[in-house]
Amino acid sequence: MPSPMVVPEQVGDLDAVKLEETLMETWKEENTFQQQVDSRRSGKPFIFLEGPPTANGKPGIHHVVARTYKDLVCRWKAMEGFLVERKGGWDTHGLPVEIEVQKRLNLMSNQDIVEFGMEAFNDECRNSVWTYEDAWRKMTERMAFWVDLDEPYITLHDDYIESCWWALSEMFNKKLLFRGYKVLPFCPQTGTSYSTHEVALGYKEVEEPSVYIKFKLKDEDASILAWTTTPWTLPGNVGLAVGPDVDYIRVRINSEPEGWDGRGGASTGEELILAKDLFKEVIRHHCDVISEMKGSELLGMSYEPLFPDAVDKGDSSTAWTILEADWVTTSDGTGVVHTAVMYGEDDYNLGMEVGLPAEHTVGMDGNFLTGVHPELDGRYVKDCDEAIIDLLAASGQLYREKMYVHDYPHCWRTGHPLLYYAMDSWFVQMTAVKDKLLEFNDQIEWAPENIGTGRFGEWLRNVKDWAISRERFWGTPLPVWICVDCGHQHCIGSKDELQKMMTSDSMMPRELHRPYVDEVRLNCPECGENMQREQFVMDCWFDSGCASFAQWHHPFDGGDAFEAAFPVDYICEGVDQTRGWFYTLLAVSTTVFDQLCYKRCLSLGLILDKEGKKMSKSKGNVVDPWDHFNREGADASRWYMVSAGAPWSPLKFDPSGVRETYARFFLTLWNVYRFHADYAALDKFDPTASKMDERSLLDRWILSRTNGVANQFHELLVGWDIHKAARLLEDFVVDDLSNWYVRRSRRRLWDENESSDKASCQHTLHEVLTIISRLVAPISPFMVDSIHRNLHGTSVHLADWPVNDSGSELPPRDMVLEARMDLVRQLAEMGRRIRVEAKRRQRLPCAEGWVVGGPDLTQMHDLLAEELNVETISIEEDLDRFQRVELQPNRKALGRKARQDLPAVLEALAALADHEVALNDIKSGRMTISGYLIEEEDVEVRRVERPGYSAMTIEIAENELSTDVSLVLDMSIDDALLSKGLAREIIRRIQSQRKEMDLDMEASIKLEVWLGEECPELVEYDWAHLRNETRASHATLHVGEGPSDAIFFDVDGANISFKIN
RNA sequence: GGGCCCGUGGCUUAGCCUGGUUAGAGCACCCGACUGAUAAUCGGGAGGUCACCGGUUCAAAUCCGGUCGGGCCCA
Repeated sequence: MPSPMVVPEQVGDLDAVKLEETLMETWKEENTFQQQVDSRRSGKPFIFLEGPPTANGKPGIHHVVARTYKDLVCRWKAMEGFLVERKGGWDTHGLPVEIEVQKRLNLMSNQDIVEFGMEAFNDECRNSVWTYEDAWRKMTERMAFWVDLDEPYITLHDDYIESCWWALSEMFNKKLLFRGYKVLPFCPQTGTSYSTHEVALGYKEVEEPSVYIKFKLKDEDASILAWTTTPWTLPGNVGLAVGPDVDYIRVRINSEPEGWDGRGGASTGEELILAKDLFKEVIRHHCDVISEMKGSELLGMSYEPLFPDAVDKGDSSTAWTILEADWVTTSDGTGVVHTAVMYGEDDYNLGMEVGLPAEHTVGMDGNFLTGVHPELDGRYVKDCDEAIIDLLAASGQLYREKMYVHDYPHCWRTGHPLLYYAMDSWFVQMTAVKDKLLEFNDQIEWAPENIGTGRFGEWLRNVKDWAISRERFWGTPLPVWICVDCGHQHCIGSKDELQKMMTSDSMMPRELHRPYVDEVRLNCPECGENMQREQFVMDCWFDSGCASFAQWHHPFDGGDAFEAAFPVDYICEGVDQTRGWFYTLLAVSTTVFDQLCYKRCLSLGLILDKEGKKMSKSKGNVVDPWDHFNREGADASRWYMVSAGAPWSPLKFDPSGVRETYARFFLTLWNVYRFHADYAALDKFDPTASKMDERSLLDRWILSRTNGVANQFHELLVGWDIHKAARLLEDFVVDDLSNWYVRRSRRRLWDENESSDKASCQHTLHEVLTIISRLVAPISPFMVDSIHRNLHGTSVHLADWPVNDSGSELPPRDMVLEARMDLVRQLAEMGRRIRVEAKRRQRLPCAEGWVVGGPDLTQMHDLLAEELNVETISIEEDLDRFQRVELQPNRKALGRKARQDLPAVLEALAALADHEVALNDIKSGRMTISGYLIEEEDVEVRRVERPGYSAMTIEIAENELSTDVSLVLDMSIDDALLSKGLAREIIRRIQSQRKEMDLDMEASIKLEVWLGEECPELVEYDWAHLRNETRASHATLHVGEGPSDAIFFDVDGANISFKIN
């Protein structure tokens, strides 16, 4: 790790917010982001594609989460040496933008917009898109998402639109684009169709007439019964759908019913067909069942049209026949579904499948078309329910009418019921490339995997043709022109082409938006007549689906930028984008390039509030990211979000979790750093000059652990287990580095003289902090940059990733040492527990301790002795001096052997009187229980301390075998120990007094101590130690009671007092 | 209605793929210790029908089926 000589500066208390804000300035001045990109120019590219947000909404915490995952992968890859360019993007078209403007300007209908002026309206839309751009910029900068917002791609730019046009023309040329119908909820009053989101706004419970209609079969003396809640669709009826496996019955009316409500009825002898399960609910007459049949037996039968003049049969062979549909159920109705092709989605799909005539009986104004029926022509459909029922009753085709209560969607603006209506629409024939989509999907690395196989794969297996046109104003105009004379269709793929084909009296549009583009006419290449544009805009998902190439203005501009950046390596968005952006990217790349679009996709879970509820403005549970940016900082916010759970799990955002992350991880790391930096500054530590002989065991241990953690961290990132990586590193910093290494090393740096040991500690901290800084940097980029700059003089974001194939960046690994240190730490914990159980004060030393069993820890005995306040630690080999043997059953082994007899065997084992003898029997193969030979592998041997000893035993794994290690402490007390303990008690009190007096760490004091009569003797050696520890330049020791202004306390009943000057 | 994900002490979670000691941790709480060691640390305590029901098995938090609840996407 070569670096110029940099002497760290002293650092003060942590003020995370100030630190981050200062660094933001530094990054801006240095242009650190650009430096990071530029420094990797020679590297292999790693392509990231930013999913463009819409700036007409305020950024929320969920955007911060998504941007954190985008950012951390990019930063990590850049540190690994890849060239990672990050172009920002803005999504600027679409219905939400229009609705926002419509609400503001109170424009209720498409007609209102036209009257307001399309040009003015689109200007409003264009402006509204940037309402929150500044908020987005500020958030992006504050959270340290490094992305180029100065040259972003913007979907409303002509260049971007031109690329979209090109893509669509490619599809057109491949004959993948066609005009058809799409059934949508439609409001005739406003002239608008609605998205599901808008439909959800307007559900109302209504009571409406529903009718059972008799459809007279042509070749049978019987009628088939169907049911509908929308009588106005009946003139459009062209088919009846039955379930092929549903049971139907044919019944004959044999007598009148007892009572009858409303119109309709049937005469004796009439025969009716309907689903068997619904017979009782529907039929009011007394009947004889004539026969039963499956739906499949009814298929193909013809029936008389209800309104013979309403629809022209054309060349359809299936009109007015019985058809098969697997979605027919017997949950309500008659098990026979009336099918009006233009007024229901299922109806339309079925109609296209079997070739029913697709003809409207209703106009866009919601009124019946002329020629449907003299009584209905020109009337608003919802006003015709009564008239239609009367007509059917009069012709004997009505069986029953019944009022029906249900939730039905209404226009959220006008309150009128929406009509499901087949709208003119342009489609991309995705069904033609389904196999390709599935093939490419298999090549994408999904995180989590189940998105690819599950949600996304499922969607692709059921792929439908993509309706890409919208009858709207603000969007990429559909570049399809149709000849007014011969009907020839042409799709424009560039501005040049537009210019070449336009009529001499047309002007090049000032921008590629409505209304300018609408005015352009083309010369028809077939007949020479004028061509007119189809007045649609495109689905805004088409825009963003083109992002991978349109961001470079491919194929018109950008040179090799596109070729080098396709397919992209990494995209990352919320799971709600599965059928959105994830799909449209693949849909476009498959149809245009016959390639996949992205190689890796991280699909993020939803952000919920801490109760697991969705965050929404109305619930008031939305978390404002700035609350945390301004309190715990962006580092802690980012780290919390990443470590709280797997990226793809829903994140319950708990504000106190951010606090906890700050206190536990960042504050700890800061204090470790401060500990190093302060002494390094004091000692003018030079990391380039080695003044140490050999690293201590403790140093080699933490370096080895650092190596292990770094490698593991890296592997976890590779496997997308980012949360596990973060937790690993956090635990390492808190437990290993701070609570063990630094705690055990404090005294080493207190030494004011130059020493090899001190140098070794400083070099070690320098190295470990460097590696940690670099590992943390992608996830939380601020504090570690401050650390890295102070240690090296350079930004951590320009540094190399510490883990690489050669492993050269990392200190050596020593597994044996790690295992032993781990054991020592366990022994230290055991020792503290032993003391608590034996009620022995921590400050009263023990004369001796023994380690029994396990590996040779001689080198660490001093460390352990200091930790446990024990005079000497030694090895004892005679286990039996402290312990006895106890056998525990190995259920896994015994279960395999004894199976159902296991309980009996366990009972017998538990009842063994002498485990020592039993163990010997087992070893020599002489132990049989219930006929099963008990072998060594069937039991686990435990060593339990004999009563009367203060000892504990743990089991450790060594060389794949388990062995027991015990710690035993000598609990006896003598004068020497009492003196030492007393000294420690006094030192502790004086130190805390010094702290209270806010004395400088180096300040000397004058000290007077009075020991009461009952006090144990304080020997000179311990007194000297006391003076030294408390920095007492002058000290006097008295026997007796101290003056009233001294500080008094007592130890085991002895009075002690002291005074500091 | 279909698809996918989730359900473990008050909260956040590990473990589940590959069944086997007393379900492990952190926060919060209580008791104690320790501290020139930071908003720290250590020991102990209390707190769990592992959503529910059934199945497989000698043995289920773990595997299978179902139910309920939550969430998302699509109808």
